[in-house]
Amino acid sequence: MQKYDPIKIEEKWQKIWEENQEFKAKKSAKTDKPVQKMFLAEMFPYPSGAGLHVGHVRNFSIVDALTRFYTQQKLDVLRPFGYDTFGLPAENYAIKTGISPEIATKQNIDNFRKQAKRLGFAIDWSREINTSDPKYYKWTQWCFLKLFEKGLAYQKESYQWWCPVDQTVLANEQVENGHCWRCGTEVEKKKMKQWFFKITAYADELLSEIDSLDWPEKIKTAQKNWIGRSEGAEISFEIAEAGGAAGGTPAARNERSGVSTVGETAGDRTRVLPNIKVFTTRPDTIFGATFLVLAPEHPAIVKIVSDDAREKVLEYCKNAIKKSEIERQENKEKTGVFTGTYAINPATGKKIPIWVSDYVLMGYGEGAIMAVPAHDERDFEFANKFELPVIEVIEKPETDEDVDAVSMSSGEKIDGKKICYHGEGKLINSDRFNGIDSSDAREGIINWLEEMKVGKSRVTYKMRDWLISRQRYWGCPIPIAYDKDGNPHAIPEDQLPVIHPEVSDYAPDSTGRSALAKAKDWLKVTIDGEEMTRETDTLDGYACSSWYLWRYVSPDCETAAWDPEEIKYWAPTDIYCGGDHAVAHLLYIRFWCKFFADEGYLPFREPIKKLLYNGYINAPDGKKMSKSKGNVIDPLDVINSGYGADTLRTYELFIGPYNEDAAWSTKAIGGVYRFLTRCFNLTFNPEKTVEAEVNVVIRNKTVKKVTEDMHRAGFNTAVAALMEFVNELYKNGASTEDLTVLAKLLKPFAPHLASEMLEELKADDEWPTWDESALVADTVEVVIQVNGKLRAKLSVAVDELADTDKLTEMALAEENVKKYLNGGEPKKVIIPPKAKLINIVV
RNA sequence: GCCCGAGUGGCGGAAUUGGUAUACGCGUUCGACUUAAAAUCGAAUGGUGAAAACCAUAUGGGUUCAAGUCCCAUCUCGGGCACCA
Repeated sequence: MQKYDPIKIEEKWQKIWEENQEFKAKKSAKTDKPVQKMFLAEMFPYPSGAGLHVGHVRNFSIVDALTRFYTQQKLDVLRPFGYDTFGLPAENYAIKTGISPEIATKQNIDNFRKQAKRLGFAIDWSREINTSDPKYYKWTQWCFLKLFEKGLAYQKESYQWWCPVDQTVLANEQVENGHCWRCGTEVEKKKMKQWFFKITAYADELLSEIDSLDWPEKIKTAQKNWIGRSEGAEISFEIAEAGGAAGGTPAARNERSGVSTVGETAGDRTRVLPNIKVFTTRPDTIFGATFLVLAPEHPAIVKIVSDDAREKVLEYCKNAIKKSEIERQENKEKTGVFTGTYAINPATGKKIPIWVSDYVLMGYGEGAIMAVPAHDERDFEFANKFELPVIEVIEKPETDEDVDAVSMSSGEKIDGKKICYHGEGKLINSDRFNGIDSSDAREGIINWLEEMKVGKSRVTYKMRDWLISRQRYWGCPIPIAYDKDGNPHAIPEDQLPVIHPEVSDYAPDSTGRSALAKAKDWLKVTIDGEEMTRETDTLDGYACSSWYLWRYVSPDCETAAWDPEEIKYWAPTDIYCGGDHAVAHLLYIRFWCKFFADEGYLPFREPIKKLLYNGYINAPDGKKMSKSKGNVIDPLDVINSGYGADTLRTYELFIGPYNEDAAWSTKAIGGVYRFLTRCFNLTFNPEKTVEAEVNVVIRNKTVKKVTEDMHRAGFNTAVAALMEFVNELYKNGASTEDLTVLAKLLKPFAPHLASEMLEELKADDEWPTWDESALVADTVEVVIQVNGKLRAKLSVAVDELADTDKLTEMALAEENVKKYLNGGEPKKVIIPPKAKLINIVV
């Protein structure tokens, strides 16, 4: 009696795989049949000091199961591995300990590699990449320069999210509910000159191609929401009057009495004033626009504000800009201030006041809106508070009264009519457009505004350009230098990579610049004979991961970021698996793909064909695992406790559907260990052997089930099918053929044990096929229903299945059926094809 | 507020095309082996009921010979976006 010893078996096979370089990607030389390639990858990990956690194991095990499945099917498989190593944890550690991030990173990588090998993953270890290796980031810098050459990497001074603890600027995607995604500190706004990638140039294509992707629906929706496309119009409002003449507080107070006082003739204009452009999705409501609102950051404010109002307005703007996003959101009450200046509504020719309020955002549209309080709840609220006029221009259809009564903001009424209706309806108070349905009027009104040269149709996006500057040391240095006038110049390609200088203190300097600024010699650089100063910002880590999938095809290439021949063969990535970065990373990598496709470097426009988005593994109590809660399960502990890697991997795939969160169960993993022990015993301690024919049905059924499950990533049900097969073999006894099939099907999940079994059985690991005709037994069970309820079961020979008359006769002869028929005739007998079921209607 | 996703035994979950609801695993109970325990093996296990049967897939309706699955409404939970004009 041999005992299943996973630790010993796993050690043996890991050594063999290492020596044979078993998983090295090979391009097949076969010419007789078209060989399919398969490029699989997980989202590469950030190698933390804590080592692999069970979440990594789940993620890697999914990719590993598929890697082995396709390898066993003799496809050309590429499954590389890498490390995403730039980032704050390593830098903070360096600041605290003085140990350089390179050294700490190297130690962490060594540990991760060792642990990944202990799990027996089928990784091509000759293709390991590390984003903080100069051989890698040389090409990250090259990518930056390509974008810079085309004007898609540019500098802009603007208000940016700033984390006061991490001392760095953050991208929109890295601000979660007004807090830093890393340290949780409340973020601030700071005006700085920053580098951006112009991702908005691809907004349309990023949006329109989403539907064609084989990605989970929730990721696609998240990306669509993020891009946030809105169709509407840009409308230009002329300034009616400069402050002094008719502005001031008393005039503003007069305005509150309503429509009657607006529409005075404009006073003398003493200055040339800019027009105010607004964006609206509802140009059909323009006749109801009774005031304009500018964002506090709007550059025109200082030019148009009246002298009387100037002090108050600038004070308001200053405070609003300083306020954090949280403070702005917490204060739900609308605030604002009148500029003392008026604009002309181009549709009505009437004078309307211009206000400033922080409910208008500078980053979207034009940073200015035309307020239509009758049909927009926010404008309505604002108008109520400051007693501004409300003009209804859309008549709510009476037919959908009930629906809209509910969606009304407050049920308040003016003149007995409900106000602030934001749906569609017939236009009123809209001059020549009266009577037209609002949805039909949009185009006509835009055309009319266009004829008057005051408006045009326009599309806007919520998505902003991608802020990539980071004031940190441990990132990819931006390959830029400034001349004495402060103009940016690309570091010439032959001077790449721009490598980190050695410093002794990794903390940012007092001005908020990264520690790179402390390396005085390094800062000096000569380009074309001119003395310049290097950029001290580094790139957002997401830049490094926006092209790594392509580096995998030729990780050692010294002449290009990726070898054109290799990329043509292997890319795009066929299956990509991860459980994070739904928007940021997966949007950025698509953006770079489209850019490099446009530049002729990539022969495809979407980088990832199929995306698998796996769920988290939570602690047994259902809560997130975290060091502070002390509920972390360490995968290496699980392995070393005697279960081994095969049990751990199989368990994590069996725990539930791969794309849903799951809670760790210390008990349930024992069931998987029992299952593997039974597989071992069937092979090494057989009690009886039987002919291959005995289990022919279940064997073929299992091959079919597992194969189909692998194609749809149904790992949990595939393991369940294998368990059923093993249970059956325990009952019936197993043939060599049964065991060979079992071992082959088991290999994607428990590769060490499966290899051990196949060696014993003297078999290769080629994926088995099933015989469809063998799936059908001689007799099948037919279910008899009366009025849809199960009343009896019949055993019917397969060749009699098609004989509906005979089946009906047999069914009606059943005692229990007779009981329900009560001597009468059935109204109807239904025998659906293929269903093995008869339904008798009485 | 808007947009996704999901609600099935004591628990994790299965049911892929409308056709036997609860596969597989955990747990529990009983039995075998053992001086005993563990391990292992076998059996049972949605609820009520002696049985026949009835009731069960968040709730209420509907379509259908037949609904976990399709349609309408409601509730709850999870996720994304959120003063985006």
